[in-house]
Amino acid sequence: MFTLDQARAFAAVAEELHFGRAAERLHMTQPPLSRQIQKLEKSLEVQLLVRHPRGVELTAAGEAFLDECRQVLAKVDEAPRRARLIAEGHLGVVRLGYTAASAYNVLGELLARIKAEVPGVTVELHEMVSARQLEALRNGAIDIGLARPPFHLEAVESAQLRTEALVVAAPSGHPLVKRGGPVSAVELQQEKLIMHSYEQARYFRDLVVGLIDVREEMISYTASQVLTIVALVAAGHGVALVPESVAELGMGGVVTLPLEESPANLVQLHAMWLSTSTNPALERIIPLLGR
Amino acid sequence: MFTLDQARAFAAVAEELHFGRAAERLHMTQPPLSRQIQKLEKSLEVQLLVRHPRGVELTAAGEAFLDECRQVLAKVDEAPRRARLIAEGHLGVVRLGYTAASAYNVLGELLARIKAEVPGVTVELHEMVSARQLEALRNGAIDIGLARPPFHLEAVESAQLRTEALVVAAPSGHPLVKRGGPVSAVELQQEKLIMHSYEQARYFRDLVVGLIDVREEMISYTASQVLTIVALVAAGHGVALVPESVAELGMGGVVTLPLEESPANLVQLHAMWLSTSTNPALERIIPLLGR
DNA sequence: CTTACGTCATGCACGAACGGTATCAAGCTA
DNA sequence: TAGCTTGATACCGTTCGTGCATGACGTAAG
Repeated sequence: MFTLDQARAFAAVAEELHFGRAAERLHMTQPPLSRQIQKLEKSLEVQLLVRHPRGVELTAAGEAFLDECRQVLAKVDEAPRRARLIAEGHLGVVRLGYTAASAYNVLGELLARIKAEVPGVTVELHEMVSARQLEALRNGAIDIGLARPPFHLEAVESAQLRTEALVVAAPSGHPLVKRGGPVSAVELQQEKLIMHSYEQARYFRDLVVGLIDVREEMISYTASQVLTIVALVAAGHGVALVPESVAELGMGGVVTLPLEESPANLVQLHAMWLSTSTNPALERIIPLLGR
Repeated sequence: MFTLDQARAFAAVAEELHFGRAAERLHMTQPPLSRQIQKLEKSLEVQLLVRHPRGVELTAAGEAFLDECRQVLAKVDEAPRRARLIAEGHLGVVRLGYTAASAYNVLGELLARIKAEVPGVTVELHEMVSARQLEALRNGAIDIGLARPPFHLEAVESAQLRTEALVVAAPSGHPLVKRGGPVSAVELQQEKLIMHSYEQARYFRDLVVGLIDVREEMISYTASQVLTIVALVAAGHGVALVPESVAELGMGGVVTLPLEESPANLVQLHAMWLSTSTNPALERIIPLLGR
């Protein structure tokens, strides 16, 4: 086996083809350099260079070994730099969980900001509902999640990314659309309703139930994904209450109308992460969350 | 900058996640190991692992650095082995020059034998006429050549690979072919002759001139490549004198007939190389030339 | 709460290895 | 043949890595 110093010494000699000049380049004197090369050749049991009265010449093995040395030395030079970049969060991977529906409008902007501010950080995208994000956060499968409250977990920190109102989504030809203007909760009592699933979309369901009096016979279908719900509205199966950002999706055949009873900040989207995280890249991402 | 010992030490600790066991694996005691890791972290200015009361844990930078260490160590382990193989000629490149025509029948067999005996040696093929092979040998562009004598160069060693007779190549429908049997030099006086070029195929031209009396008006065309000459014969432009191994090429439309005046060992093919060569792979090839 | 154990860090002393200076041997050049 | 240039060798001082003994700290058991 050989040492990196020997590799550097050999590379210098092989490039200068002259012990004296190589020693100068290495900031040392010629005799110890000669000894290092001898020791290297002895440990390899291979003659790397032939000494001539006028400088030295590489053997075939020496040529190949020089190549290997350069590769190793290049790697050794870069490794500390890489390690530093990773430690400072300028380089690395952040695994991000997001909910299909609500993240559509903030995710793109967030990714663009990360790309611009810390281009060395790769974001791994993992689509999952809020509950599964908490689970993934807990067992270390993701570093950060874009989800909706509540977050019942130790050491979870979060930042509110966006608030919006719930609006009424109705098919283009619907009477409420023709009439136009805000809709009241009472008016919806007459409508067929596409409802959020109790298990998979608990957050939205609770919001809807808090705003209007949902009777069992009003519900035409139940779905968990906002996109599915909007598609069912477009197909004429009823109306639904969805975040107003759904309008930005530009789904054909669906129109959104304000709901009188919904506060503007009813639906919340948070970023959440573990304060105990040891991923330095995450530290770089968190400051980019606020606006 | 760090040392290979530090890299090995870190790899052991990172894999064992325990200083004591890592030290044992490294055949050393724990205190100096701890110090080496500290020194490593200090030189990198990066914390690679976090010490817990029950063993240690890798940081993100530590994970990445472990990966780099493994790559470097693997390369460092293999480099000496490679160097040894190259020095012994079991691994390497031999640049081989060959003449297009005459090498066709020995080249394949030679390459097969090399592949079988020293599979680590790659043969680079360079097609060139004998004169250019000598030149290439002299300036180090090839290591060995398959050529025809004479070799006017210092320090050239050679081995005869094959001898053969010159034969008459004639178009299938030619009267000599219909008659069959050996042809005499006198008979050829009546024929149109495809002749070897004076500059590019001096060896063959001299042989032909030594066997038959070539008059200027007999020559229909002049060419340097045996393949070209045979093609001209096939096209009915005349007859030619070519090595008998041309028959093995199986060119359509051409028949070869013995020439009475040609000794069986008239045409010689040699392998030639510099005795001053420093290519160990060449030393492995040379013993394979005989037979 | 205290004690015992296990973990990694530190202090100290020894020895191997590295680098520097002085010098040598060999080969080419004038 | 004398002088220069090349790499190799001899000797010595210093550095650095290693092992032993011990310390600091946190956890687990009594």
